Amino acid sequence: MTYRLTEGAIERIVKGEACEKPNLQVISSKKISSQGADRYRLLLSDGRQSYSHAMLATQMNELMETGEMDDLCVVCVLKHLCNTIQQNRRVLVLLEVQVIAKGSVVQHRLGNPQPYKPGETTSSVPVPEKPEITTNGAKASHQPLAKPTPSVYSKPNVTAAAAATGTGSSSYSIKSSTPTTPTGGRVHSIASLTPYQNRWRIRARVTQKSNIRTWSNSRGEGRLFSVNLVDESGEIRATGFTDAVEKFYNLLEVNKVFYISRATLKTANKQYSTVKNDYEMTFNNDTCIEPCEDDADLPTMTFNFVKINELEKTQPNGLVDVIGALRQCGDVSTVIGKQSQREITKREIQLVDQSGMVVALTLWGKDAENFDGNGNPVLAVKGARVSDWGGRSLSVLASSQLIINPDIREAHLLRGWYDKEGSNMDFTGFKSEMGSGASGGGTNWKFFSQVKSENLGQGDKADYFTSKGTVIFLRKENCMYQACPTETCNKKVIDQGNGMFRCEKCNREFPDFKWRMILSVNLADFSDNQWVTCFQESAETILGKTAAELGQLRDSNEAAFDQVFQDALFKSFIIKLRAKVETYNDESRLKTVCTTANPIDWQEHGRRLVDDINKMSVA
DNA sequence: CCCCCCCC
Repeated sequence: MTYRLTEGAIERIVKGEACEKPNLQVISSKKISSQGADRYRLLLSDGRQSYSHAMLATQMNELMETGEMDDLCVVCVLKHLCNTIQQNRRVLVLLEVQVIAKGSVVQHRLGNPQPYKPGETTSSVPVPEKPEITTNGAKASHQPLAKPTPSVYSKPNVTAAAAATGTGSSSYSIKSSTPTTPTGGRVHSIASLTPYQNRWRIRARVTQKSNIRTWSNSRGEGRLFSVNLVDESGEIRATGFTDAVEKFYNLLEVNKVFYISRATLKTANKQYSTVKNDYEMTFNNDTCIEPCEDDADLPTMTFNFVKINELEKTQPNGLVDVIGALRQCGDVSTVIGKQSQREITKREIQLVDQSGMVVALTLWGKDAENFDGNGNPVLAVKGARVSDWGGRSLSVLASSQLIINPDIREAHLLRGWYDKEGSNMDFTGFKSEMGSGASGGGTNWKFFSQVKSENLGQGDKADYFTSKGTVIFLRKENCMYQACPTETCNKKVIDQGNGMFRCEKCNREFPDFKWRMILSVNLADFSDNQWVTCFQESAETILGKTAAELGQLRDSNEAAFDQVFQDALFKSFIIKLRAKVETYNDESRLKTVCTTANPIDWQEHGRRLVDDINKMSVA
């Protein structure tokens, strides 16, 4: 059996000429992972020429994964597109293919294909390890102009429209025609943008603009900001880095409308935004942004609200848009940030909606201080962070948009509902799962065997649980250190040898220090044992001595110091633990930290055991 | 190229 390839197809496609359903051979493929998404780069042949700047659209990945498409297979390319990436490099994307013959059947390279060298770029651009199309984060899950219709978008100028007519959000289908602007250029809809388009221009309203932030990490440092852009077809998030901050930050005013062209498109990471678009825009050196005065027809704001009872289905740590009536407003309090060690103000409030459920929402900083809950306002939050604390709870981030009593349909409905019946209703809260920490009363008891069997600490978030443990081993080496005497700073100091101790964090020298403890303890119960790290207070409880006393003994009486550790052995405690996998130098290990250690109240412990036994008995 | 957003 012979297989016919469409000789010359590669050259025609790359030159942008028509080429209907060519037959090509996949000589080899390479899996490339980018941003968690797999893509396949292909070396294609038409029998005469081969081409390595080729990708399989991700919706076709299954063909590779099932082995349907294998090396040396012959495919008929039903749909393809070809894009210029950077200067002259053309990337061929196979959008739809049909396998004509599997490579395992074909078994050899057809013809004698020579690498195709486009005339314009003969100065052989080196083939990159990773084609640029993936550094764009390109994810060819859609053909250009064929994105699915978004389910619901707020009506253009939803504020006025909803209030005046009482009509609600309505579905918008994406216009495939592209209107022409007075200045002549075609205007594309936001929903039609993909990384595969070279030339486009949108007309969009800025609905949200971040502050300028700086970042610094191993990949570099710089400044950035982002905006949300909206037109009648949809929305997209755009980010400007360093140079683009200077160029565009002041220009892009919230609520104003702009023509934007020649920005980079890449796959959006949904984890960080509720903007309803598979792609995200990055302003680059080429990007052109011009103000547009005629803006009447563009929407002002879009939400994709999740009902409170649906929060359970959302991913913890993700972002959501929510709207609810204020049920309860807590007072402002302060907490010390674990990382920053800075004092932060917070306020916890409760939101309810027609679903009959209540959820806690935490406000921070100025949002917390300035919040006024009088009259039980309706609150809409775009981009609230979901936490699994207490089943589900929410947090307003700096990047979130909090709108009190927004003039939109959902808010008016909530207002009417709350005043009529919501204010007198009982609401259901989220049930904190038995495994995931607990705000809702009950202690989350675990045996040490369950740390492994239930993979505690293996998730994105730490697991909090309580155990009864008996000390079976203590590491007394390096269990204490000389720390900065400043109250809030516990950083290790450097002995200057002249009676002074230097704290790098405070950038100061002190004539004294305080003792701090980091004690590794192996605790056991009937089921297993567990190494845990105890800091100051819990270490002092377990050893029955203060850090200061112990530091004194360490330097004056080694035998007495050792005896403290001997005496602590085989004592039992009720300990609260926080388990989380942490990665150092590419090595992940479970870190289990004791947050509090308490001596056992044997009466209470006995009662609990009796309860547990009773629960085991079969009726 | 960010994506940290705090506490129980």
